[in-house]
Amino acid sequence: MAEPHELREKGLRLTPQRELVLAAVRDLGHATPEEVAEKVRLTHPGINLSTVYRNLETLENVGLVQHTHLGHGGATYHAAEELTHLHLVCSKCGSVGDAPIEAAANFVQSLADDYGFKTDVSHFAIYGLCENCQLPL
Amino acid sequence: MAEPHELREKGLRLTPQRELVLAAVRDLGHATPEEVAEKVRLTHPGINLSTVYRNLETLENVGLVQHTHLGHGGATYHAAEELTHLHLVCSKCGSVGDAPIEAAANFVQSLADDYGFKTDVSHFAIYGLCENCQLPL
DNA sequence: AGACTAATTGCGATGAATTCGCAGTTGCAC
DNA sequence: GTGCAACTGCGAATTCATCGCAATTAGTCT
Ligand SMILES: [Mn+2]
Ligand SMILES: [Mn+2]
Ligand SMILES: [Zn+2]
Ligand SMILES: [Zn+2]
Repeated sequence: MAEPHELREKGLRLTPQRELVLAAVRDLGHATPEEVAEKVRLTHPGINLSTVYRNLETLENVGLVQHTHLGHGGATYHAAEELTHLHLVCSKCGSVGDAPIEAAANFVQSLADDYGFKTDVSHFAIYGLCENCQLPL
Repeated sequence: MAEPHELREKGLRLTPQRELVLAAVRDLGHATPEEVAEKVRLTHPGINLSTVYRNLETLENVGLVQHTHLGHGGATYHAAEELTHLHLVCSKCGSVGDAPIEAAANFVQSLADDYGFKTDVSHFAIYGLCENCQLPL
């Protein structure tokens, strides 16, 4: 009675590529599909970029990973269990700071109360200037 | 002593294309570069898409327009003077609602106090579910 | 274990969005 | 009016993501 693998539990086939993509997302914290592919290639050099894209989508469909938008370009991926923070992205230096999601609790609540809008604060980054970049030069 | 045109005041050359791009952004409210080009072509059919891109960038550099990210894809442009609202984007139906920027004032203040982060709440949309899409089906 | 079937993969082609290089044109300072 | 740098049109190039398809493979059922 071996425990079923977490991917099997979600109804997904267990392929080395899929496991490696999930492991890479978990290891990397935030990662673009390119970065995930690079990481996976350390142990599985032949993996194709489209396989990475397809697995990220599949893993997102079953709730194991999620994407966010940290910058002007493409998405970055997180392990779902780790997506419990806000991203504070600096428009000048590009740094990505974290803040607990509770920092937005009142804001989220007031959007719900006043506009009936149920906010997902993690999907887009919070954009602005980090502390360093506000300093006079 | 004619008043200098607003574009000249910013140190920009006054070309028909540039004026039309700015006018289109102002007329359209939110617009993608494609949409701006379409609008401009109503009166200036020959305008090239790369000219639109270049002018949007130039106009943004002098502060007359600004871009925001409303969805997973590319940017949309606003006249700068009009960018005084939040965008509430529904992940399900795609609707874009507005909310006054003051709705985020407390949130912005607390990010400044607690993290030294100076937030630009309009650059990314606020993502979530609109009132309609929360209704049970 | 062996066979079957549908899901998954690799790969190259394709598509969409944006940027670039350059030759020709044009705004504007003189 | 002249001259020059800024700007434009145009086609090519980039970048990022998706697609089609034939070959492979995971999981199921004898
Ligand atoms: Mn942006
Ligand atoms: Mn998204
Ligand atoms: Zn910074
Ligand atoms: Zn909706």
